[in-house]
Amino acid sequence: MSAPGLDRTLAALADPHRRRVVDLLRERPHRAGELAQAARISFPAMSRHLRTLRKSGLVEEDRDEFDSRVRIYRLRPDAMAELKTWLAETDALWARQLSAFKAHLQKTSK
Amino acid sequence: MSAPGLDRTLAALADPHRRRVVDLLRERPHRAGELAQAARISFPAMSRHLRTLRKSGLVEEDRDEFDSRVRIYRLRPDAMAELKTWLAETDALWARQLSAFKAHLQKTSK
DNA sequence: CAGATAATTACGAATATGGTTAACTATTTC
DNA sequence: GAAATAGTTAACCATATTCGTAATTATCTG
Repeated sequence: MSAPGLDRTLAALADPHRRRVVDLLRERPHRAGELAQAARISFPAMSRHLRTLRKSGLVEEDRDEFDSRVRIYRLRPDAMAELKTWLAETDALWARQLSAFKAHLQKTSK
Repeated sequence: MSAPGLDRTLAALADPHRRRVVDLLRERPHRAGELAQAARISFPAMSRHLRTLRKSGLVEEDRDEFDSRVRIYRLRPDAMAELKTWLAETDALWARQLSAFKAHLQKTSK
């Protein structure tokens, strides 16, 4: 009944540092070190955030083609598909509630 | 630069019990007690989850019109507006990255 | 091969989160 | 007014997150 993918996505996005990373990555891919400096946290802290983002499926890593010490992180295109679906469902159900409510008003006003 | 409203929305949705509550509330409003039983947790635990959901703006509370001991919780209609906006922004920026990449391919293939 | 560099993993400490039971408040019912 | 009911707040405990420093791995450069 619960959605593990959605849970992880939301848990990943709930942390302010990690959301900052996503905000940066949606502009363009970044190196791990750049992200640490931009977020003003230590390299190890960022490394761990990147791990949880990777495990949540929001982000993917690959190595720089010329210097394979540096790791490039990029946002995965379909990253938030599940979240968007869930939001759309919520909207749909909300619309249903609204029309039910209108029908109720019709009935009671008679 | 950070968005406190969005932070709280995401933090609220990140907990599985709270997301379960939202899933229930998008069907119809519920009493506090109903929610506790549906989620299989104690009343106090649910009460605190409802508090955080209220503070995040996702949910609102009012009293039953005939028995003001019971509290009715309902999903707020504009609850996730900010989140939807953020997702739309992300999509837009990703599309931009994609077209930039295509342009890059054009250039390098020449 | 001997640094230097990019990033990760290991570890211990601080803080936050979530759960339960017990006590409390407010309201309804008899 | 006394007992019952709905729900919240208080107090306490267990677990999970997150951080920074130090140690480690892998790669590049001279």
